[in-house]
Amino acid sequence: MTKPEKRLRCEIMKTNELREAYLKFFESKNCVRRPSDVLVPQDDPTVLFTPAGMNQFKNQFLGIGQLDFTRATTCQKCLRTGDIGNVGVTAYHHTFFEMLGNFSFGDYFKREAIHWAWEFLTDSNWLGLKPERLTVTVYLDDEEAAGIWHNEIGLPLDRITREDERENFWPAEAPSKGPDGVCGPCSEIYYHPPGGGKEVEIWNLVFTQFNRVGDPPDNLRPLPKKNIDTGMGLERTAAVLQGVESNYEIDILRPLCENVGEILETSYQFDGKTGRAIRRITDHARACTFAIHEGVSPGSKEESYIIRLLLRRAFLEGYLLGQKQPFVYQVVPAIVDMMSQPYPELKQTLANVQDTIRAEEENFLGTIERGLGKFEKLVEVAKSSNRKSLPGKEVFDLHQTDGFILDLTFSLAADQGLSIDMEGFRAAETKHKTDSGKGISWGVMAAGPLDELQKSQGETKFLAYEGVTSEAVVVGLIQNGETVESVNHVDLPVDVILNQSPFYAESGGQVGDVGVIRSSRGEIEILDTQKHAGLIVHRGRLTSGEVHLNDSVTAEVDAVKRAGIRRAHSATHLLHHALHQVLGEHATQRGSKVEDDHLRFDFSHGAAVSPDELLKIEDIVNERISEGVPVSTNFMDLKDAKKLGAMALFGEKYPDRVRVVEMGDFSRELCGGTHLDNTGQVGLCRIESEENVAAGVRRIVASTGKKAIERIRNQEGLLKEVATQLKTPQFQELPRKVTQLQEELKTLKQQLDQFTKASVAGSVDDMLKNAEQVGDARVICETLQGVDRETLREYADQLRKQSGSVAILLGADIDGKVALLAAVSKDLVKKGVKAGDCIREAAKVVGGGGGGRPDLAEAGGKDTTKIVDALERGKAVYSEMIAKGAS
RNA sequence: GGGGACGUAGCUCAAUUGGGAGAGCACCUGCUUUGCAAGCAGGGGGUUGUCGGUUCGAGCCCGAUCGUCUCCA
Repeated sequence: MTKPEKRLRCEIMKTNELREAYLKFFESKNCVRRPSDVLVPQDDPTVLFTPAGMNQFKNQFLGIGQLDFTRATTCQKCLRTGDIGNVGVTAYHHTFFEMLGNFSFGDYFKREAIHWAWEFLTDSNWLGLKPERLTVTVYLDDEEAAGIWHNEIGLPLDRITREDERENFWPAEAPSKGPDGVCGPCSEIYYHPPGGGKEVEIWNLVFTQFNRVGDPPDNLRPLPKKNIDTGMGLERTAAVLQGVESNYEIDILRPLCENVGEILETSYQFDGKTGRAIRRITDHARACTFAIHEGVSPGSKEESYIIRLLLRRAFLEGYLLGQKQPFVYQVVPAIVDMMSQPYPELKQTLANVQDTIRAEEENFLGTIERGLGKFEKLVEVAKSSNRKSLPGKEVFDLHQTDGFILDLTFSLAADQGLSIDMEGFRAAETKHKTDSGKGISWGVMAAGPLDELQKSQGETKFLAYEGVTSEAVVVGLIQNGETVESVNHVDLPVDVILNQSPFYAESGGQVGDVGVIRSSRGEIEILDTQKHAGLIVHRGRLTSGEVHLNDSVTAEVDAVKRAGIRRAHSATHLLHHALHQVLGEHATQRGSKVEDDHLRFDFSHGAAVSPDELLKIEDIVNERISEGVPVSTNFMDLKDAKKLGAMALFGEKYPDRVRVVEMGDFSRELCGGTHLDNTGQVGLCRIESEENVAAGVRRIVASTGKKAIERIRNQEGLLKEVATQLKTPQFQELPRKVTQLQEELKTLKQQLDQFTKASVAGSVDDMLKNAEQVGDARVICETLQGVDRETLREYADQLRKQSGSVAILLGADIDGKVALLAAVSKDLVKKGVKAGDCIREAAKVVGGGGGGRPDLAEAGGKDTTKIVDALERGKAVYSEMIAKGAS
């Protein structure tokens, strides 16, 4: 048993020392020290970010999955945004924080959990906190916990408080409100600082001992194996040990606040005017650094959106303090420096994290600028109508369509001496929330039929590396979310679980296999394969006969598609290698999708990949293919693989034993996918496109093997078709031919235009001569042949130019429909002669409608035989209007 | 997953009720001038993202689709 050297009382424990001491202490209690889980859990659809230390052990708490150990201790990176409004305001709120935890899976229980917590907190070899500064809470009727605290620890009764299910149950209010599943009472430990400051909760011990089934009463059933889940806030406890009032004053956060202060050219004071803003920036920047390190870029979906929000809020705090340029990215080096002792890997992505943050800041500045125009219009309207506040509906509109965060609008409006109609804003917000759909509610920890199967049958034996077919036994059938004994309805979807399977379940970007499962009496077509807690789930539909539980079957993967997937997957590794060669080491994988001879690869890179670079990348990939180097796979310890320099993804969780895929001496990656034996089998790899997917992330789409060839053929086919149509059999002549045709077309259009004008000019004189004199004005009503609407306008223009006071109405038959156009010279318009009024009357005659401006109007109709009548009617209207205007 | 907005010249944007597709900047030519955003005159540049519908007529209205931005979960 190892203990840290006894510290002198006056020495203050550093945060890094606290983290280490905690893990060491629980190692001394035979807990296995596990690394922090990733911040963005891959296999947990119920959360966007890891919210607590126990998250990575959910399955163990449910009794699913094999265990190498029954006691564990961790320091877990966590991210929560529920209380984001309090960040920087209160002493203890963060979005990103670390949680120290110790866990028991059916091993030790309340007695040990309580005793050890007390020992760690008060023993002078560990934290050495004064016992009289600590109080605890327990759940109302948890006599067991209260007894241990009072009788065994010796805590006086007046320092043990009983709290209800809202405070001291996990999940909160679970007994009465649910959800169903694993739950239990908890006991919290509070520290009371000297000097009478507010007490702070530093440790929560959760005793998960029940399974909730339905509503009360009698809905809490004891679990056969009881668990312990405890969480101690690292930053809070460090603040206690360091005797400071706020988490933001501890040794790993205070320097960051000061750094932010320097960047904003103001000095950071805890109680200063800018203190709150700086703490927020510090917190959000820290959260974003970790998340982006793991590959989450700011975006508009899910966790990406949360990161965008955090980043924008951080930036906005600075913006409102007068910092109008990107600055949050400048905080990153100090953050990485502060956090690199426990998380040295942060250094490797520093540059990329900075680039990504900077890009997002610039992006947001653009958004602000765009919205500013709209905002100014709102201000103008409000001021001109003598209002003191901006309408809430409009402000919300600015928020939801232009990303103008309320704080920003608020501050800008205040500069103009305006407030915001908050009632209207809230109303619009509520409406938007209902419009965009109700939230999905999911159980925190409830086991489904798959989990039951996993418990009773264990994991599916995985045979995908060995081949594409195997004998197997049906151990589970699930239809409509329930286990069934057999399936016999052809075409209905069904999930099949086998004792062993050659099907590869979707993972690591590689799609699930498709194929068929056959028994002597039925057949199921498998359309997709997924993984669930060690089970391989074959998702398909019954195509014939029936299939029963315990049937012997042959599982057969579609070998042609599998071969295409192997080509695409090996090509993905070649592409990764080529990207490093051409763009640099920073161009690391951020995600991928590997399908049948088709692949999508996302990677870090700040700018668009130039066409030249793309060619180089494609060349390198195909060189490696033509070299035909062997591909080998080996299992080894994660530590050894990392020593060998195998490429791993940040934000990806790896088991202790990993599979390493090597190609020649140039590529070595941690990968569980199915690969070729030799790179030459890829055949051919063609890059199809390169695009931007998120800030700092580019995507390359490529095809391999048969699809690469298909694609080339298709494009060639298109070229041939175009060449035939253009009568230019030589492909290289095509661009010239197209240019030539375009110019010809342009010249012809211009010529036609000139001819039209000339011919119009020629007939205008005649039309003027035929004009009818009405008072001082002339009225011209004529039918034209073989003209279009454009030409009608040309006539009207020329007639108006060459005549003084004139009212014109022209009619023509265009494509079997009537087209009418009326025009009136300006002086007549002033006298009340309106083209629009005339044409509406005329249009009625030909069974149509129309309108326009007083000086020019257009109309149409259907009855071409009545054009002359329409013109007559128009002439009458004109005459009437002119007469009225003259009087 | 869902809601909202936008898409017009190389760029930034305008176009009243559905009625002639425009401005500024940039570009080209000519003249003037040769010192810090030069001036003047002239000119080129458009399938209004794409497809369909309504209408005599659609940049504008309706539907679909693609793309961009944005909000909610």
